[in-house]
Amino acid sequence: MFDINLLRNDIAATAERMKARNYVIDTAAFEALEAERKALQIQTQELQQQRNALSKAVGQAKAAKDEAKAQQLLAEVAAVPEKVKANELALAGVQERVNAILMAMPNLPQADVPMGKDSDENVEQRRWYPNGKAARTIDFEVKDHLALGEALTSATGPQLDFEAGVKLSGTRFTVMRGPLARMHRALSQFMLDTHVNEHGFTECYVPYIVNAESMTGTGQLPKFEEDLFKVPMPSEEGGEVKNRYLIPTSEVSLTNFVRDTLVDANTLPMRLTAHTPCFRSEAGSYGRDTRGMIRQHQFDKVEMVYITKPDESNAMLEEMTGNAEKILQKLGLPYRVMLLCTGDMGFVATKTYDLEVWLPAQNTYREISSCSNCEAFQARRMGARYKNAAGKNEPVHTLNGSGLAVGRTLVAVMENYQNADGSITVPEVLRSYMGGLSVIR
RNA sequence: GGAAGCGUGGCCGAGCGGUUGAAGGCACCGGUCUUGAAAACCGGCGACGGGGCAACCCGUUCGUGAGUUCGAAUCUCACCGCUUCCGCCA
Repeated sequence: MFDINLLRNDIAATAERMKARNYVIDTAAFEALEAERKALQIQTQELQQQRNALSKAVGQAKAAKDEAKAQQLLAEVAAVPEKVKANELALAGVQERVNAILMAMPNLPQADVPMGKDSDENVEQRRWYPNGKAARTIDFEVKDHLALGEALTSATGPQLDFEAGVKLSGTRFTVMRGPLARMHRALSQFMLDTHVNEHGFTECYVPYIVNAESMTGTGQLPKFEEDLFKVPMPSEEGGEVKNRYLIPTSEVSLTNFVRDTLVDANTLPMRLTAHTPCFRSEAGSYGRDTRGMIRQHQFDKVEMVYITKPDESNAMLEEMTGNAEKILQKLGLPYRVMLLCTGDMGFVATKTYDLEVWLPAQNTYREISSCSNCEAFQARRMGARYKNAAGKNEPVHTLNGSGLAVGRTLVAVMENYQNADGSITVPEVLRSYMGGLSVIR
C-alpha cells in the first residue's frame, strides 16, 4: 500500500515522481477528500469523547448511590449515541474512499531507476556466457523447443505434447513425458537444492490455494483479480461460499507468512524458497506467445522471498539477483541482466532486475527471472512489522524473485543444448538428478 | 458425520455490564549491586489512528462482523479459527 504520508506531506513532489510510472495523482481531489476526512474524524472523536465521559459519570453516580444525578446524566446523554453512530458511518465511508485510492496506487520507483515508458528503455547491466565471450555457435539448423520436444519420443507418446494439453485442458496447457518430464523435475530439484545448500534459504512447502487476505497482502487484489483463477470454497461448517484463489506465484504464500505479525528482528533477514506450480489466467495476453511453453496457464517456479530490515533490502536485492544468476551459470545458459525502467516495473516494485536467458531459436533474450525490492509496500498492506533499534514498530521490507521459472528454463536448456540429430545434451549439474543420463533422445 | 469446549497485549494467563487498556507472570529496556556474568532489588514497557511546534491530549482496539445498552473483554446472533472425544479416511 502506498504510504499516505507522502501524499499528506508533499503531494506535489510525489505526484511528480509518480508521473514516471504513468500514474496521475489527482492532487486537488485527494486534498479535498483528506480535508473532509480530517474534519469528520475530529468531529466524530469529540462526540465519542463526550459519550464516554458522560457514561463514565453515570457509572460513578450509580456507584455513589446518587440516583437523582444518574437520571439527570442519562437524560443528558440520551441523544449522543445516535449522533456518534451517524458520524462513525460517514467517517468509515470517507476512510474507505481514501483507502481505495491508496490500494490502487502503484509503488514509487527508487531514485536510481531509469526513466522510461516500456521495456525498450530497460537498461542492460551485464551479460554472462559460459565461455566468457559469446553464446555457443550452432553450425546446423537451429530448432526451437517445440520442434525438438515434439520430435523426441517416449514409449507412450511425444516427450513434449501440446495436443494432449489442449485435449485435457485447453490452450496454454502442456503434457511432458519421459526424460523431458524428468529433466523438468530435475531442474526444480537442482534449483531448490542450490538455494538451500549454497544460498542459505529455508525450503518451504506452501498452499497453492490462498484466501483473499493473502492476495490483498501481496498486491494481486483488489486490482488484478482478472489475472487470477478463482476457487469457490464452502467453509467446513457449510457456511457461505467464499472465493479463494490459485497462486500466480509462491511469492504470495511465502510473503504472507509474516502478515499480521510483529516479526522478531533476530530472524531478519528471512530467506524463504519454495517450488510450486503457478496459475495465471493470462487475461490480456491473447495472441502473445501462443505457441510453445513460454506462456502457460500452469507453470512451475522456484521462488525466493526475502523479509528484511529497511536498511538492508537493497543489498538483499543484489544478493537475490546473484542467486538467480548462479542457477543460470551452473546450467551454462547465457543471459543478461536488465534493470527495468520506471514504465516497465510491476505494481509493487521499487526496483526490479530481470534476468533474460538466451534462446538461440528466437535469436533473442527472454525473461526467465524477475527480482524486485518492494520495500514497505506489501508490508504496509500486510501489517508485517518488526521492532527497530529505536524500539518502534516499523514495516519490514519484502523482496521476491524467481529462481527460476522452471518451464522457461527447460526451454532454454533444450534450445541451447540441442545437437544436430535433435537430441539434447543434459547439463552436467542435472545428471545426478537424472540417474546419470547424459543425452536425451 | 456426532458431542463438548475455547479464542484477551511479543508470549503465557486473570477478568465475565460501569473510574479495566485490562491483575499476575515471562520476555524486553533502563538503574542499583558485582571484577564480569547470573541472581536479587527498583523503575519502565501493548498496538493502531487522529490533533498539536511541543509537553501532551483524544479516539479505536480483548478472533471478525452485526446487535442490546447511557455504558460491552464481559450479554445476544452470525461468521472465522482452534482444541478434545467418537466415527470415517489419502
